[in-house]
Amino acid sequence: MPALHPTETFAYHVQVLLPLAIAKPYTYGVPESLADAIGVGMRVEVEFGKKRRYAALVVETGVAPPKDQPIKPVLSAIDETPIALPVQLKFWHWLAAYYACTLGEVMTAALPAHYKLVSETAITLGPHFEEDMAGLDDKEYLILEALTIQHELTLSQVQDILQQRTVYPIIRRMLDKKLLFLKEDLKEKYQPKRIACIRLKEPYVSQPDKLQEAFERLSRAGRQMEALLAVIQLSRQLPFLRKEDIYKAASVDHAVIQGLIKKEILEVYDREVSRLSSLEEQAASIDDFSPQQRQAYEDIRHAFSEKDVVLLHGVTGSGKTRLYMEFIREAILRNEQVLYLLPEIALTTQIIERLRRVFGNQVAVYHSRLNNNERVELWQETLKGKPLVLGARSALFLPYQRLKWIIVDEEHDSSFKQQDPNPRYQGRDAAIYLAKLYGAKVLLGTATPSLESYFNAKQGKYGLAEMHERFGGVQMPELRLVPMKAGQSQHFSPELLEALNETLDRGEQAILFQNRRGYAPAYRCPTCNWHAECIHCDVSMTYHKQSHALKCHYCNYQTKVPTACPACGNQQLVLQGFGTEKVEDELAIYFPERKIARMDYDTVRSKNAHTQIIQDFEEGRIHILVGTQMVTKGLDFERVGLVGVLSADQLLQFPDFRAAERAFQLMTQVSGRAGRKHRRGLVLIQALNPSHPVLGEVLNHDFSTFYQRELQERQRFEYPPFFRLIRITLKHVKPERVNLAAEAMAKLLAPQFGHRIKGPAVPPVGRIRGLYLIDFLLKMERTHSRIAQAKTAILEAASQIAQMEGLSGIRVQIDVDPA
DNA sequence: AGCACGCCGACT
DNA sequence: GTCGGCGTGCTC
Repeated sequence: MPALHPTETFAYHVQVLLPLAIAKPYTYGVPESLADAIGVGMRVEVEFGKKRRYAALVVETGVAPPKDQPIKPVLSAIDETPIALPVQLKFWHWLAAYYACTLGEVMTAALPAHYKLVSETAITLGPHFEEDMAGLDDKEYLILEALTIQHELTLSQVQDILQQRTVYPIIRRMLDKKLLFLKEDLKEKYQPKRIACIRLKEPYVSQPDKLQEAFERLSRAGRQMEALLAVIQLSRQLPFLRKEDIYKAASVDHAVIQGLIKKEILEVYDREVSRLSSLEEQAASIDDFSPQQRQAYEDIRHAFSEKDVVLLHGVTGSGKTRLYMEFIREAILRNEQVLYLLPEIALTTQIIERLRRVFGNQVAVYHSRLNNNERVELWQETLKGKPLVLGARSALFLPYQRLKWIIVDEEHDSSFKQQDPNPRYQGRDAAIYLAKLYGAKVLLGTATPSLESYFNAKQGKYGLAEMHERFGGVQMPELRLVPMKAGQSQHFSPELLEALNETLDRGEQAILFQNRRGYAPAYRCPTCNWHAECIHCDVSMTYHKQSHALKCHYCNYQTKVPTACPACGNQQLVLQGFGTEKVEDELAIYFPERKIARMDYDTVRSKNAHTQIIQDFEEGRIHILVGTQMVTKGLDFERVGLVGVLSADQLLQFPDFRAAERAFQLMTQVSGRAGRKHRRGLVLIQALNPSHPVLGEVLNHDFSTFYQRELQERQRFEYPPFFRLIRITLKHVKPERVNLAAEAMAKLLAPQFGHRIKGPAVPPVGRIRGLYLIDFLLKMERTHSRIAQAKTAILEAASQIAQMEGLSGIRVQIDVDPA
């Protein structure tokens, strides 16, 4: 008998997902010592490759080990209880299958970064470690001590310090106790906006009779007395008082309030979520619905008795949010969880405030700007049954216990579709599937339904409720088309300027919408036709005046602005077209005495800029707001008398089958910002080609004609909702290689798909970030089996191409239901 | 994703 | 002779 090395025997084997972009799950052996500590949905520490350690998620236990494979052991159990529920894992499987990506990619999108530990993960001291020094065990103490000397450690360094094999469980415990932070957390620390508010100081709150004494003390300070009176009075009406509220109400200034604070009658505090419960909206119930809302409410209820998904089509200002709140309120009373989905950008605004005022600390908000710690906290809270989660599409991944309702607000918004990394999922559609898993209902709400959703509703697949009038008898705005002449350099028509003047003179505000940021989208030489192009992408560089640079809007590459044409030396280079910066600039010439602000990607990049601009506009410190589509999303302003769409043509000319739909939606949405409470608003739409049918439909608020016409187009050209699309994009740094790969792909797919496959074709922007692109578009009849078959075929073709000589570096991107 | 391996060009 | 560039393949 030859001598053999002893091998470990395992109690059983588990399949785990690694936090990597790897196609398949891997099998590890569970040693006897860990047999009872491991279960599906928990993380385990494993070695993968030569040296690297990962926190891997167990997705299946008791699997058969692969033969002829040395199996590595699970090194430790990281979690004591599952961090992901079985229903979530089902959701992940569906996403991976439907959107043709790997489970690992889904997991990467789903789990907060905090849960994805790897050897190189760097840890630092948490903010509160000193306070907790007392209860530390030896190992914790060692780690913290090392960190006071070294500032940051990787997990493999921790391994050396503790001289033990497995450190992940300890690290996890310390992260939970906030003794440690992951290094990245500090980079992206999110400071929620806090506003200093004023309130009565104790004992005056609990013993109002003592106020008498306070007033006596103020007998010789008239202004302070007035201010105090205002505080008392206002605090009966408002949930919280900002300093400005008091300045205004009592016409006093800063010094007066300071005096009262010094006398310890008032105090300043940071406004907190939990204190925001307001009297007004909380008390509101179905009784104060308008007849239209009541009808819609009944329609929705009735529809839900038969359907799982209901589309609420209500014009802007019809009071959809109020309806949602009623459903949320009822759900919370029944102890059910509600997920309220919004496009990311709308999340930083007024809707949060509104829901918080009503539901107080029952609301949790899942932003893209939360840091990892906050994400984990929210994850835990959801697990514990947080009643209402407000979030963008990634909130679909939270571990709900009793999810019974999903509200998808602004259902039509294309940003529900994830564009770049896998999984490229449509948040609205994924919500509908997730709801199915939980036995939950989905309410889709919008003023401008997507063709798909409206089609589904008309077909009877979804329920439908409609509200055609604005709440409180407010009229729909008046829309007027302003024809523009081609070639005129003037961006503001005389009509628009006149309307602006009138609006501002009345003390109202205006919003101007131009869907292009920067100053000018092209910089060219009139003699030789040279124009500035990005070195990484096949696009023209946009001139930005603010930073005085040329920028690529695809890859962010920046260069200096050349003073002479690099091709012919001409020094008279010209800017072509106009973006929000130029609009802002020129407005300042016409309205020097007005305050003009710009809201686009460039001005809202810093943390609270977006909220700040909105607040300033709300409070009347801005008269004209110029912006990109950002100004169309989720904003409600009281005093907007005029909305101007500067260039409707630009929206309609997009080379995309959804261009008309998007144009209709954007213009209708931005129009909805005009004239809410006291008078009818005016919307001016400037267009070179005023005869475009979409413009007429927008003008007449005529969704149904738009819908019918657009539907016919979609049917004629085989687009959704009649056909389902899958886009395949091939990418490589070398154009020859993508071309070769495209030919190979065409050969593989053509026999199976015939006329259903369009391509290969170079997309409108043929190179992005240094990668050459080639597209295929698959148009499939909407049969499940055909679509599933198609995906398998594409994946198979992709893997064959990867095996071909020289083509292994080709990236194949599959986009199911592309936006 | 990382990392090792291997195969080719330009250097101490 | 070797260093190091990238293309390729593998990780239970």
